[in-house]
Amino acid sequence: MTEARATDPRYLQVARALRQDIVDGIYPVGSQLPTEHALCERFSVSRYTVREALRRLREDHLISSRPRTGTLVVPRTSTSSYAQDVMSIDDLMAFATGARFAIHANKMLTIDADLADRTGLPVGEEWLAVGGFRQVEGAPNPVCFTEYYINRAFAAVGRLLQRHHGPVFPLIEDMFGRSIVEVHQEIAAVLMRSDLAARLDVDPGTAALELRRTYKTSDGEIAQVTINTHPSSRYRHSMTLRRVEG
Amino acid sequence: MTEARATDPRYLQVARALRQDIVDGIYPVGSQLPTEHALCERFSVSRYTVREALRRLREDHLISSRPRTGTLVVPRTSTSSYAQDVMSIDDLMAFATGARFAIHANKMLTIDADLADRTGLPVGEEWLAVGGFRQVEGAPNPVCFTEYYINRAFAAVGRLLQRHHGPVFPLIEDMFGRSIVEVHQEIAAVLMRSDLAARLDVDPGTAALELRRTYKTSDGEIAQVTINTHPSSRYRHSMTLRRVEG
DNA sequence: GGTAATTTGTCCGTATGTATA
DNA sequence: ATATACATACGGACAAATTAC
Repeated sequence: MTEARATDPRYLQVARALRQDIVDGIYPVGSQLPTEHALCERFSVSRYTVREALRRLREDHLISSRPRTGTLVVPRTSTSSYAQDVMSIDDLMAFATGARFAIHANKMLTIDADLADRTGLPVGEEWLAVGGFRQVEGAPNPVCFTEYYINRAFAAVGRLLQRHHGPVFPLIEDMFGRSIVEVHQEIAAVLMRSDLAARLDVDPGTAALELRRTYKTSDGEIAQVTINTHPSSRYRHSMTLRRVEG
Repeated sequence: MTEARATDPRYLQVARALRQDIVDGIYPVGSQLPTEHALCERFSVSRYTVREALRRLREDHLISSRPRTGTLVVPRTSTSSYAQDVMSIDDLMAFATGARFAIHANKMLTIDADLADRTGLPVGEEWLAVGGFRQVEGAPNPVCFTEYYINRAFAAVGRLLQRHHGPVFPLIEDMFGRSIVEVHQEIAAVLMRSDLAARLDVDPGTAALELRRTYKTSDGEIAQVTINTHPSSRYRHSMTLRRVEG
């Protein structure tokens, strides 16, 4: 049960009791809740306490109060309007902060079948490819291997990457004035490639997390594709979704 | 404009004035706001009115109050102004739709050190554990192994799981009237456990994607933890983030 | 290191406003 | 017109715990 801890403030105890009554159908959806005055008497508390309790239930969208008409038990919102969730971009770039990027390769190349499969880009197109290991200050080994594939229209940012910290797409936005409006992310579990295993100092055949992000401009054009390969021992992808008003 | 309509309630006028002072730097980020008592005197209103005003500013994450230490002006989270990203809950539950859940185990258990590590729950607590394989119509093999760990306060939903399709947390919301307001998700790459490998019909030692989701109520209480283990060959985690106005 | 002042959180009783049924 | 019921508002009080002395 939802224990009613005696130590909890009164308004929480009242909120709990009313919540229970609502889910038990004592106050069915669509019905009026008793007036605040009546609830004061029932729980032997002041109007302040009742109103704090009702405020909690309102925040949970269990009830809806309107002046002079009373307080209504409302149906739970349907799944469609159910939830919009926000993820902070911090999560998206968390791994990048404070990490140094040691460039390993930086050249134009043509997408072949293998790369097309890994990046989702069309075979035959020319893209700027930049690869390197991401190093955290003080740590002995790189945290991940990163590949950037940058649309040739924005290839000029390639020269800036050496001195740049953090995510690359703001560079594109600054240099070309094109906004990145959509990021598509795919995460897969793979086995560590043997050539990377050595450089990352893990055993080949261990698990690795492969993150692929595709950055699209408002035109729907793909500006950049990034692939990060993390040894599973050093990385968990983490994010928090919070429900916002709908 | 933020016109101070004389008809507005006093607490809104106070909130507006304080908001203006904060953006004007009169109360810089990191500084203490005057005490509630001081604000009562400044605006010649009661403490009730000041507290209602501060409540509005808190809801906007402009300030943060802590008992006995006062009220602090907090920095606007870079994330909220920078980019907020929307992910539909469809993505979150996409995997579940159309899949049948074959329950394999359903019992109360005590969290031991190993489970604590895997779930993030405290050692020693009792949780309802439900495990099973998720099966898609027509496919020969299960798509993943799913473990639910459900707060004993909500363990009553366990009986409904047999006949239930789709995500579990709406059940909790309906039965107990508690909203899930936050979902934390962690994704890691692991090697397939041998006992699961047989049931999922993949080789042991292949890569697997482990998704852990923690569902929190508005009280900050953890209602449920879900762990999904997907063979890498059958699953990529995919989502799209769209930038919205800050 | 104990003590007093401070500050938010909680709670009460009371009163007025306001628009509806 | 009147009673109703939520919204707003005041003043007073104690609790708990951090902070300063």
